[in-house]
Amino acid sequence: MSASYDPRAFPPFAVTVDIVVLSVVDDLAVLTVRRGEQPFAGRQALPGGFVRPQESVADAAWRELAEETGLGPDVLPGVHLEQLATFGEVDRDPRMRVVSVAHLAMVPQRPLPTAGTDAADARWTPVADATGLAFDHDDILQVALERVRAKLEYTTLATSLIGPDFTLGELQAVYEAVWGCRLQRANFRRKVLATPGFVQATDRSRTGRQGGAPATVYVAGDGAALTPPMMRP
Amino acid sequence: MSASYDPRAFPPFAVTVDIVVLSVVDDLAVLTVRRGEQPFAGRQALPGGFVRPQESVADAAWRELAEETGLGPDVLPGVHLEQLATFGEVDRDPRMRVVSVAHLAMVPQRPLPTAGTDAADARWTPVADATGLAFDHDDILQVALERVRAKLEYTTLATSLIGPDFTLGELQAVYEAVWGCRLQRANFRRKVLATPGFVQATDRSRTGRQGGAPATVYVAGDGAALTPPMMRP
DNA sequence: TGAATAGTGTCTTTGAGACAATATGCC
DNA sequence: GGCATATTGTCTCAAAGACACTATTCA
Repeated sequence: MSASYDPRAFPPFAVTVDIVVLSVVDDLAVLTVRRGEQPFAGRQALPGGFVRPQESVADAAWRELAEETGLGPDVLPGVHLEQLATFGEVDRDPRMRVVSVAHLAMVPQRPLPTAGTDAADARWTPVADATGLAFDHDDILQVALERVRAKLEYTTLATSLIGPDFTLGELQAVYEAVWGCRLQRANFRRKVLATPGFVQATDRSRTGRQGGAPATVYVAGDGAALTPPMMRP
Repeated sequence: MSASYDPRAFPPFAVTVDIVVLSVVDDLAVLTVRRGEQPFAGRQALPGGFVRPQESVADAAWRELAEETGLGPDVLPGVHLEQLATFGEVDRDPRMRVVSVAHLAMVPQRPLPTAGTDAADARWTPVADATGLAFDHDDILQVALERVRAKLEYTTLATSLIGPDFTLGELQAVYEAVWGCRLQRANFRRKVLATPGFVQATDRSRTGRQGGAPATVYVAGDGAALTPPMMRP
């Protein structure tokens, strides 16, 4: 630490949180909001906001997630939210010095934008189309995508992108949407079912959109790790 | 983003970088500095300091690393430095609101503390003894240790903890020091040598401290990934 | 000579990749 | 019936785990 510690000696940094909220229905999609003011007015941006003086960075991320997604307190506790990385380039915001702590959230469904709330101008953008975002949010999104792709390899977090219940075919579709490649059914099933705590079978079955045999319905298990990992092809 | 963006509307956050500098000679050790002032005067702490207004967070980490380790510009470019996580609890510093971006550095040797510089009161502490650090630095260290243990599984970064050249026995000792367990020699050799770009053999050999056959000397290769990973037992 | 280390070989087991075969549903 | 999906089985191959054996150096 420096010898001087007078708060006034240090010009103010603003600290913000930005959140990459991901979900899968058909494609992998990210929640974006339309900016109404300069700079980058009219452009899409990641949801985020300032950390308040009496609020931890983690609390700020949860608050912004609740405000921007419109998710209620019933489903929020089951949402996965983790810190991603901090972006601290000097000129990343043209107005002042802003350091942003980026977060990654994985939600099990796509909540509908709710009129009259902050989420009113939020929308889901397929990640393939999410370019030209405001500030350095393109960079943040790329870091988030690499993180989630890697995490599906060694954790059971794919279950947090769908749900609350799902078939193994739907779970495989999540992997294929995130990784952008096809997987072999039989090997995927073998790996998932052999991993303790990944999924838990129910006594229900379900038939998909285009027919086919009814598939067993599963819910997420209580396991978190996937050892050995399931590697991307 | 909030509707108001007046810098004066936001109480000042201080932004710091703290660095977990790790190295291995016999044990895994972390560089700590003794605090001379309140709070936590006399306690050991991680090296760190304020991010300057015209300096990116990454630049601040490199500057602090250079100042605190005394490493010269000849070896610094070869040092591994990466962002670890950001610690933003409200009361982590009793004096004012400080958000710290923690970093992880892996240096190939233990540079000697240099009198007359910031590094004068720096010292290497075996990680097993590094408890009771100032602020939330115990937590930061634990996150760093888990990160480096995981990274040895799927990257070739172990070579950045020794060097510039080494035998396979010494490389194995790095893994054993970081993971805290013994590995089987034959299997370790097979994995390292089968991984493209992990190590590169030289035409030299070297004999260890307690005799034994002379071992081939290697240098780090140009590969970064280790696929499939080498799993901890 | 004995202890310690380096290097090589091999047997076994685990798990992933690829693919086939059968069953069950919707249209 | 035709198509799509689910479920199970099997063969093969790559890689890790465990362990044995030999060679070389220092004390």
